[in-house]
Amino acid sequence: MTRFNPGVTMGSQAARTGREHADTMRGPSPPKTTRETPLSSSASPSHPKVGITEVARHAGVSPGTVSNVLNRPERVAAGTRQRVERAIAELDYVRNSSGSSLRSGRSSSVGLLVLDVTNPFFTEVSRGVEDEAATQGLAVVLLNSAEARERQRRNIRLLAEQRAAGAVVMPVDDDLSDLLWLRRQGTAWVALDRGDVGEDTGCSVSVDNREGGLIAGRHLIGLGHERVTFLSGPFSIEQVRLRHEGLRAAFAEAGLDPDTSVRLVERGQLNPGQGERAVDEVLAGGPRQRPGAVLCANDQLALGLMKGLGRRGLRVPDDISVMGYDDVDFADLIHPGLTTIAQPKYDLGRAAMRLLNSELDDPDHRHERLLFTPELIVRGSTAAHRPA
Amino acid sequence: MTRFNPGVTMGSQAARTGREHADTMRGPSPPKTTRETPLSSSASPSHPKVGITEVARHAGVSPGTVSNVLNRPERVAAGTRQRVERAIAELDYVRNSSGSSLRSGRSSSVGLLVLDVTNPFFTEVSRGVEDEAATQGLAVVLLNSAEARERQRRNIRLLAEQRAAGAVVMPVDDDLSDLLWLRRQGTAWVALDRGDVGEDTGCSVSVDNREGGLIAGRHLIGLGHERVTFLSGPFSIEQVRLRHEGLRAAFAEAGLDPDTSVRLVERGQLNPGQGERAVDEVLAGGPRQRPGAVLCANDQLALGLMKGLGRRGLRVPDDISVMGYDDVDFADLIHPGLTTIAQPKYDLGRAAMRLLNSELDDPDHRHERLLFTPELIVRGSTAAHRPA
DNA sequence: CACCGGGATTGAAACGTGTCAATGAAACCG
DNA sequence: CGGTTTCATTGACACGTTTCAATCCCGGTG
Repeated sequence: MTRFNPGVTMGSQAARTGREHADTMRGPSPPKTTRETPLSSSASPSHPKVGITEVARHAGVSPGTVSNVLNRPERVAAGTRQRVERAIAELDYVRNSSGSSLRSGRSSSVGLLVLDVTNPFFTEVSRGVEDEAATQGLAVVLLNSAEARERQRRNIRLLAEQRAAGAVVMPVDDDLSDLLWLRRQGTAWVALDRGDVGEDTGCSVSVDNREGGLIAGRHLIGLGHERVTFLSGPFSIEQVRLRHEGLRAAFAEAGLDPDTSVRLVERGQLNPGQGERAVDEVLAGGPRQRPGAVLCANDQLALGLMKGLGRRGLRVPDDISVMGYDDVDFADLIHPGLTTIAQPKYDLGRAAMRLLNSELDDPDHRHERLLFTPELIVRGSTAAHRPA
Repeated sequence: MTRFNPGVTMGSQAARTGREHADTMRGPSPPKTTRETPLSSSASPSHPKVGITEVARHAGVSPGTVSNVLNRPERVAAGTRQRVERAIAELDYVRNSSGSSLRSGRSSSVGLLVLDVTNPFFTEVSRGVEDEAATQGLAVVLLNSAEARERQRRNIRLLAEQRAAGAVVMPVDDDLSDLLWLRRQGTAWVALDRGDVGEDTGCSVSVDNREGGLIAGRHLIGLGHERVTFLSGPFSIEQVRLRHEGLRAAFAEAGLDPDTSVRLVERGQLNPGQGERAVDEVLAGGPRQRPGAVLCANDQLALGLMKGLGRRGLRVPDDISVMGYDDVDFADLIHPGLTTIAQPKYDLGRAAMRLLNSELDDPDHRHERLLFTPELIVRGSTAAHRPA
């Protein structure tokens, strides 16, 4: 394990990040390091083109039989099957999925179209989807919309071009027209965490977001808070709307006027940076007006907000209570632990994929709507209201 | 926005998560909700099969011309091009990438084979890769190895079957044989954060991990710590080994004996859970033996460790200093802020993809090795040593 | 011995695209 | 005006697979 001459050859135009790391690169380019055989694979030349036909020849059977061994092994006699399998191994044959899906009209991979890969919530969901897809031998390709309509559109296009078997989708907003187009193209999908797709549109799996807002509200009211702020993401996202609605419902239920009790602060995205920047608006109006508690649309927002509050010298939960939503991993790892609303993330993904499978296999499939129930997780970030 | 009858039909065998959420589902299945047209696309029947030939007919040209419009628009006269483009729009033609890559022998998507989607470090890297790939009109499919050799193998297989144009890869361990096989199959790749791939093997982009360990060590030594623990991930991962090595080198440099100054605690994975569970071992030997500072192989580990220390009633940095590695988003968001070693994540991904592009386009490409330099970020989690 | 049935295997025809040599048309030159 | 070059377009074929009707083989039955 020797140290080698660092061959840095990229100009600093490489940097396009938000944060600046451009200067972390080593100085100007030293001459390129070593030379190298062009590209021809070095070790074993590995038979350049082995197709199903080459395998067939080598095993003394017809291409059709090889195809059967690959796809319906039960239909081929044990003897020939073994012969073919040996040929496959010897030639190191690897199936060409382009040919396969060209002929069959559909590929064997499903898309997972996610709102934001950065959010740990989605990574958990994706585990569920992958596990269930593996069951059916389907490959999952993860596509990232980055909360941007245009990127979602590009990804949907990609799925159509690839003739994906299906997709699990978290739509960026209420406009489902691109998704409807995708379905007309013959690619089925299941909506995740978006309960408002009509049942004539497709299956959906979601968690009862209104209920989540409701139990969050009850928790805060139980602690004596009568003045809370909802730190919201974009209202174009259904989940956000419903959580807000549930929160207000909790106050109504307690005989308090939602309009005066819950204030709304809306941000454009659901990430920590937005949460941190929201702190001014949340605290606006001075200590007298300051809310006793903040329910965030998202753990990510909550995390950022807590950071911002710390900067301001405010202590959670002593000076102000903070709640998140999602119960991502780190909610339990920060200090104080984040009180939040848990969603069955893994099961969510798994259920969605299962529904998709049913739609793909079952010829007389009926669209379904699955609704999970959220759960309150109390940790250290919320405490009883202490009147100033 | 009406509320609907929740149609939960999954058995509780759905639950296979670590944490239990099985009981968060609504009670037993009520009868399925509404009925639904079978599957035939409802609204516009959308011409069932439009291919390049159908477009050609509609535009009064030959299929070859349509193909040219799609792939080398400059070679076709403006007039006909417009005619074809209109036909494409009118017929709502969408290209079939199976046919395309079957014919051309190579698909136009690249794989991004990641160690662990859960780790925010990788999600940042992936942004860089995606942005650079978009430049060349390449689609990125994200594949997750979950730090498991077998999953990596499956994913590599998948890339080969799909005749991916290339891949950006973070190998799970030192055994590169599967990757060499992939290259023999004709799929090029660039290794990310793994500097030890021979130059006859492929390009690599990495951050100087030994240097990172070194500056981390200097920082701690500068604070007066002479007894530190390295909370390590699996030593099969090169980055981990080098960071450890660098840390020891810092002590040697300061005239201290690394063997007595730095203790090693090794864990099987690089996630917060492992960090939290490592707390016993880190503190082993009682307060007298307790290290003044811990350098973690990873921010994730550090996060978990801090959590565990908190449980134990120890305060960071008063009782013990903690350092991470990576500078992921949350390092700046938790309290106290995590002192850590920053890597140019976005640029890393971008550089890797750029190298891959060069290998794909440039016929006489020479493998290259890019080495970025890490940077110390001091936050609140480290403080001067206070002798007990 | 002729016939039948059924399982195993074959052969050829698609699937939608990219490529390339060949063709046609138009522009240019002397 | 004939000859040559350039440019735009064409047609047909190949890519690797799946599918399905047709064929073959073999043992059992009347």
